[in-house]
Amino acid sequence: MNFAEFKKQVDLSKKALCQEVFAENRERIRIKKEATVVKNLEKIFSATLKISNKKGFQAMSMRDLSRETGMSMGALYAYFPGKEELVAMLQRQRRSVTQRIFEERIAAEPDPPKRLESAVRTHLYLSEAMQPWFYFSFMEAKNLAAEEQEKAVLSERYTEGVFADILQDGQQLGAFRKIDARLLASIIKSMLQDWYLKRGKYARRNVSVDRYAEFILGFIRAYLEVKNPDP
Amino acid sequence: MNFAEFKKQVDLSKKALCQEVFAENRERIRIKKEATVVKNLEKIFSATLKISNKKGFQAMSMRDLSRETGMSMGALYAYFPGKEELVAMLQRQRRSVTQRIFEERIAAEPDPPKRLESAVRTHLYLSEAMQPWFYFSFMEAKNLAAEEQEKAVLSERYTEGVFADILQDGQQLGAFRKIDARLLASIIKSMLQDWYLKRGKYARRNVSVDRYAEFILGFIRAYLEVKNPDP
DNA sequence: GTCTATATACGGATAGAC
DNA sequence: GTCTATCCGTATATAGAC
Repeated sequence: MNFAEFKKQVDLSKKALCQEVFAENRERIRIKKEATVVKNLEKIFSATLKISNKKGFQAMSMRDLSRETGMSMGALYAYFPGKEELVAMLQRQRRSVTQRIFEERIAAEPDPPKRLESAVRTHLYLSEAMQPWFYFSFMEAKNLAAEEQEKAVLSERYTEGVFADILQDGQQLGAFRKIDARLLASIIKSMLQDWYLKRGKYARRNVSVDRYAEFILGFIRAYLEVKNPDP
Repeated sequence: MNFAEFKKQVDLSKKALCQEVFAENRERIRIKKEATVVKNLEKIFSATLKISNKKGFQAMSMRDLSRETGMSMGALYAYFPGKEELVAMLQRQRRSVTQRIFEERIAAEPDPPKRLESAVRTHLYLSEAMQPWFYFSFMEAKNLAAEEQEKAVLSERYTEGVFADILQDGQQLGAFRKIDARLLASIIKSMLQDWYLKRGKYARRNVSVDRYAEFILGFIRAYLEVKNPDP
């Protein structure tokens, strides 16, 4: 599996999930033609991410959004009841795509070292394919409504727990040496986050997502290596 | 060196910080009595960080700040010309303190492995002593005026450069094995950032800054270890 | 479905009394 | 030095034409 193949899979999921969003919000969205809604929602979501990531969601005015999408303010309000609900729709949709793909791919690997690699790569590839959203989620979480904040915390905790479990399993099987699984899981997470938080920097240095993956996997493995194996 | 010793050696008292700000901004601040300015600036800065870190600087209204400080809007505007300048004063002051301390302490260590440890610990201890400001700086940088953004980028690049230099020196002296110094420096930075970005999480788990320092130093050293030394 | 025009509220900033 | 009252721009959101 390389990143190019991975990306195709995600794009398919995005469109499918956009249709789900439409189905879920049929009452709140005034427009009734599915094709129109899906097309315009994608435009609205990506414009929201673009503007918010530049100057902050709170600072993004509906006029900014109107300019960026090429739609009037009146038209925009036909797709969502307000700014809060717009972001709620966006968050729900993206979160469910990422979570589903992440779960699917790590469940496929029973061996801890391989599961670790799969989890690291999948997380990096997901954040590469949807970098603006990952960045947005991290930077804006604390500024959103309480309900959204809770979901963000839960999602963070879940991901970290997945890594901690893999590390613990590997320890028990003797594949990894004895370490503080929880602390290492946190550190791994911070390295994964760095990829999407500092995306521009890595691009300028010509560091690809695959090279980054190799590097941090090497870093983690050096630490997990079973020292002084019985001769 | 541990955090307790660090705090004794370095005077990071808010009072001292505010005296410097007063000296630097004598013309812009309408109030002339130093004791009053220092007392109120302290209140204003800490309220700014508190509110901004909760809901974002942009979302913090002057009325919020008025409520939190117990001062009227009119009084607030006697201490700074506007919201932009308030944050500029705060940033300039904190940035110069942290940079100065960071430089002083790593310059004192000539040996790369020791300089590495000193740089890691100093950065962690600084961010522990001024966590609200470090958090604020990271989260708000992109939402501030262009000039402030540039300074934030330069400061980031500088810190990362310091780590890269230490790693390269250590390689040339044979103290570290051959690695990609720049990429490792980035990764180290991301682990340092995790400390102040996820401060609450670590506090809940009873992970102290000293334990965190030990952990990431062990992590980094495992990777840098010279493998298969000549027998 | 999409537009323009507008109601209404809230934000930053200032004037001038005390 | 600090307060209250207020100006004025801009924000969200809606009404109603096309």
